[in-house]
Amino acid sequence: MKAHLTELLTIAAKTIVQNNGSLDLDNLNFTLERPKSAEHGDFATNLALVLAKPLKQNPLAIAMQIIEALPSSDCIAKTEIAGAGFINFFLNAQSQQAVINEILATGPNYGRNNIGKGQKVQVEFVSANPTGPLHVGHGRGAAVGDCLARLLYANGWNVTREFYYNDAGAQIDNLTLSVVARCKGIATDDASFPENGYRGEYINDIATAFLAEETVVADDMEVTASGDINDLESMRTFSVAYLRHEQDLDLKAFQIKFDVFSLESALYTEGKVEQAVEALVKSGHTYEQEGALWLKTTDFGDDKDRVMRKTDGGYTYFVPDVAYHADKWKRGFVRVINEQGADHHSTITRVRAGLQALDMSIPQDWPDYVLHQMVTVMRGGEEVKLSKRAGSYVTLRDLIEEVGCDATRYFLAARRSDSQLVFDIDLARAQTNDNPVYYIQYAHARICSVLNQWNGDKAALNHVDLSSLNNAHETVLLQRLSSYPETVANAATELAPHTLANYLKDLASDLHSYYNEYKFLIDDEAVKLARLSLISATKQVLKNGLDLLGVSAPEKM
RNA sequence: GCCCUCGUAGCUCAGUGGAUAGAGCAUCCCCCUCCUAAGGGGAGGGUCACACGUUCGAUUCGUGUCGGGGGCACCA
Repeated sequence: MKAHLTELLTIAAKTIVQNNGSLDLDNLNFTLERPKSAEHGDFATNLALVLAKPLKQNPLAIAMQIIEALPSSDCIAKTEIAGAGFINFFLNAQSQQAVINEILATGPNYGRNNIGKGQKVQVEFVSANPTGPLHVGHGRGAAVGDCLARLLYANGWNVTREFYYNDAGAQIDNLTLSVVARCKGIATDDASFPENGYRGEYINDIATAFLAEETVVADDMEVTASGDINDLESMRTFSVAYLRHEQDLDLKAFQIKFDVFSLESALYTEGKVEQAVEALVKSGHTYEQEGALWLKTTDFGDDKDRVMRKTDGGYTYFVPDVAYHADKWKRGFVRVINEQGADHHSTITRVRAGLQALDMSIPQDWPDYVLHQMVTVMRGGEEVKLSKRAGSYVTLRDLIEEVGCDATRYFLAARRSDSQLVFDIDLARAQTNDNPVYYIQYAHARICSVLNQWNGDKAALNHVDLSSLNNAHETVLLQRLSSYPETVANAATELAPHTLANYLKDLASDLHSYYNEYKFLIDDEAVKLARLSLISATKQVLKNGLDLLGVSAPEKM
């Protein structure tokens, strides 16, 4: 429909321009949008406003000429000029109602498209260090990342979800030393406890399990503790496996599944870090200074050069990161989206610089990044800072256990990721209309309830006379339903899952208003079937949208 | 000091180069003999942080100032 109207407008614009001398039409950036208010029709264009300047004419006069020159169309019931020179289009009722049949015919596929053309995209998210349970910040990354993955899939991309473990750095040493200290019975507030050690209760659990020579399984690995306090290597591998197992449980509770888990340690053992370093040296973008090896990241927009290999021979953290991303490129991902906390934003320039230095024909702005800001958790009007298990932060699992998976996912994905987020536990727990999750789910459940009470042939709803659907509530609902595919497409191209959450809230609101104003199970058979058909389509779109958020769509509440 | 990001109603947040800047909560007033009131309708509440610029038009874009957060190590 949008393409159809755009074509009509382009034809009209050409006619007008010919009447007014020559003008470059290709650079004309007019928009055709859905107006905020239903009073302004189904679509509105600013074409006349855009043409005003080059044609040196009053926008209103141009708008009249455009309407004059507009080819006739069966879909358009009315056009009007409004405001400063907008042209509003009102579709005829039949064109508006047609979306119902489209939704009922395509079902779960309504809203999907093939923009991605089956190309490979990787979404890397969570990527927590195996040094503790996942906290609420990881939860935000998990909710946003998983929703992005679902959105990209719905847009025709071939999606891989990946989790990267930094299991090889100094933080793992800290973890190991912390467990050693606990095995020896050193208290966390004792002076001899490692200064940068981890102090959560879970360290105790690891120490106890290690001494008991337990076995832990984490996705692809199985490790049995030696129980020997002096066996640092066993302590390290056991601790990492133990915490990866914990994080697996956290992810399971959040109903998130990854396709690939990558280990930083594997980049070393497989020689990929060395390969990357050699390639960088060969590229000529490195130099030795003061006993260290430097990468000239300033060649690629960084504000200072960065050390690659320290004087002690170890690599700085971004080197394996570059090797990792070079590997992603080799694996054929034309697009990679890294979802991470905003506190890591300084890595973006370095990773991209490193990839450019490798001279592998990687685009300058590859990979994409989606950064999320901090989450603060509130309960009873006060900030919650501590968790028993982790000590210094609120764990994801605590949150899920307290407010449920659906509410947690919704709240963490429903905000722009670059805004700081306040997670109100009381609100997320509320089983009232205050809570947007229940508000949306309730709309779905209400429809299910009506359809069940009707108890007719639901499949037949795809072939009913819809001509009675023309009151204000129905018009608004039809417009909302027909804009769902654009919402899905935009949320993916903008990498902004929260826009989908907002859409669903609006759709639920439209449904509740309608529900309150009209009855569906009425004697007039034709009107009844038409209305049931409309709410049935609404139910489908609510379900499709909630699926993309990873939130359930209950039939009863 | 430099860089990134945010600043919109009392609170939590949407939104946009254009039409009267929206929603929920909170406050106040209405609506169940009726398909789930986990709902609906209405009222009040705004210098879109501030200033200057670009534009026919700026809350949106640019520059600067102020404020919150983050980043600026041979830490990760």
